[in-house]
Amino acid sequence: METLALRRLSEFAVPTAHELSALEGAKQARREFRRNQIISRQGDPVREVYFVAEGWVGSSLEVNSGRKQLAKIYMPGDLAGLPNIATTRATSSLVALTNVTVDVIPVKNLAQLFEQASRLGFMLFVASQQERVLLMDQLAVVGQTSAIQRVAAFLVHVHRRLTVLRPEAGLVIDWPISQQRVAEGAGLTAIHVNRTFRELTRRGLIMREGKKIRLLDLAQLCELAGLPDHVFIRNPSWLAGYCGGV
Amino acid sequence: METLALRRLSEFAVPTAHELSALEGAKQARREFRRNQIISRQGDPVREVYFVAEGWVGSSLEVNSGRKQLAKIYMPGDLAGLPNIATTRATSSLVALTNVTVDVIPVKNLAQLFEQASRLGFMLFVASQQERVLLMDQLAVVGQTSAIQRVAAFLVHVHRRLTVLRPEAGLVIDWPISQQRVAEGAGLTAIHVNRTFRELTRRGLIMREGKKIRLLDLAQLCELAGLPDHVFIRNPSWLAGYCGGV
DNA sequence: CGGAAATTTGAAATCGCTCAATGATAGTGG
DNA sequence: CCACTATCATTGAGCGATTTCAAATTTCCG
Repeated sequence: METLALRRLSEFAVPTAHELSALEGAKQARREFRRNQIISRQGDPVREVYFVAEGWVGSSLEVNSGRKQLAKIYMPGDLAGLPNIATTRATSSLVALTNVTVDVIPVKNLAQLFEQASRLGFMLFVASQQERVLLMDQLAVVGQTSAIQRVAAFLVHVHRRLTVLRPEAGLVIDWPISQQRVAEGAGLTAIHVNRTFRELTRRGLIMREGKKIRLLDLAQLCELAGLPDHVFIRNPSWLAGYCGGV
Repeated sequence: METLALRRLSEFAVPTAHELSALEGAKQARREFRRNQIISRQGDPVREVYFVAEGWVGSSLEVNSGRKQLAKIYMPGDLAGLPNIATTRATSSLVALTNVTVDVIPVKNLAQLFEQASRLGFMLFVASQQERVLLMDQLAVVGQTSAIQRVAAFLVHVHRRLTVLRPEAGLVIDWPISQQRVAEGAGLTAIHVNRTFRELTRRGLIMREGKKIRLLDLAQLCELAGLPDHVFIRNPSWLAGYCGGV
């Protein structure tokens, strides 16, 4: 669904035709990955980033104890692997959480993108600040809350992201994420995630239906998660005044 | 020490005179804060970011349980509060960890900065990716490691940051951070941080000397922390080809 | 249908938290 | 200069949330 990706892209400000074509021009090749395949590996030299066209991509860091932290779920329209460009070797691995399609963007095209469409560059800059906000939120959840709050926050977060892509999605989430991966995201063990899911079910907050999860009481889940529901800026006045690239 | 700030700024690529003056032009006013004063508050509308000229600034998120997460320590040369520009209301508070001096940069000047010195804009973009890397590291530490590893990681992190500012700093760190704040950063309680400091001391890894901490065995601390020592890019080839703003 | 991956369950151990109190240090005002 | 106060550091005892280990069961995929 190319349309999903576009919907995400326009979240902050609608890109112009010129900006879209600059983005298209930066793409080098389309690549497909099967669920659980590694797209790029922690420690490898960084040459490219990936525009997610379809599917979910996870960003995962391994610490020397061998345990992994899932730091981010990239969805259609996201630019995956951007943080890696800051270091000589990739700080995180990218893994396909579902079957995915990505467009490869070489790092050097990225710099050109900033020249050719500098307003788009500034939009990417702001989007990166958005990502920092989400990371800080996740850090606060993992660092300061209980297991049940962390799992609730994980569910609420994914639901909110999906709602941006498909406002009509509703309360039933297609859930391709194993409990092991939820554990990696929430800083828990898979076993405890399992017990926590059951507790959420027992409390009547969620219902699991095969590979879907139904959120039975979103308000209470949000309350439990304690995540502020940020209002990301849209068409800010200081961007309107920005005259580059159009 | 204005020089400290400049050293941090030049870490990634040396700014031109034009870029420096554009940055100066973006600054609106200088402000001073005493230790523990709030510079800007979570939930308030966002109008400005802060260039740290001197001292340490903490970025802190409060979750609804009332507990706080210290997400970042800004040091001289850092742009504090940048993530807040992505949302209508500040997602985190900025607090003076020491007495600090900051230069206020209104958000709208920031967009102008991208126009006037677009190479500098791209440098800020890459610096933001660096911040994402550091945040993901912290998340991995908090999510996946034990208390002693987290505190070791905190120490190693601060030491590395200081070494960028003053390569000659050595192994004795001026330590203005209370154990309560370390706890907020590491996702622990202050009491447990205290016990963990004592354990690190017992193992001969650190020594506390009043308001300083001496790292007795940096290699073993790093090993314990398990944090990869990233090599951040310097003067990347794809920036050299970047022709904007000079 | 077979085998691997994911989920579920139980029992025991442990790491870090809570509660409660004491001691040290630094800043403030008289 | 000293008393006063607030903040920060330290210590002990007991508890509880989460982990670990071990194993059974279910689901998924070829």
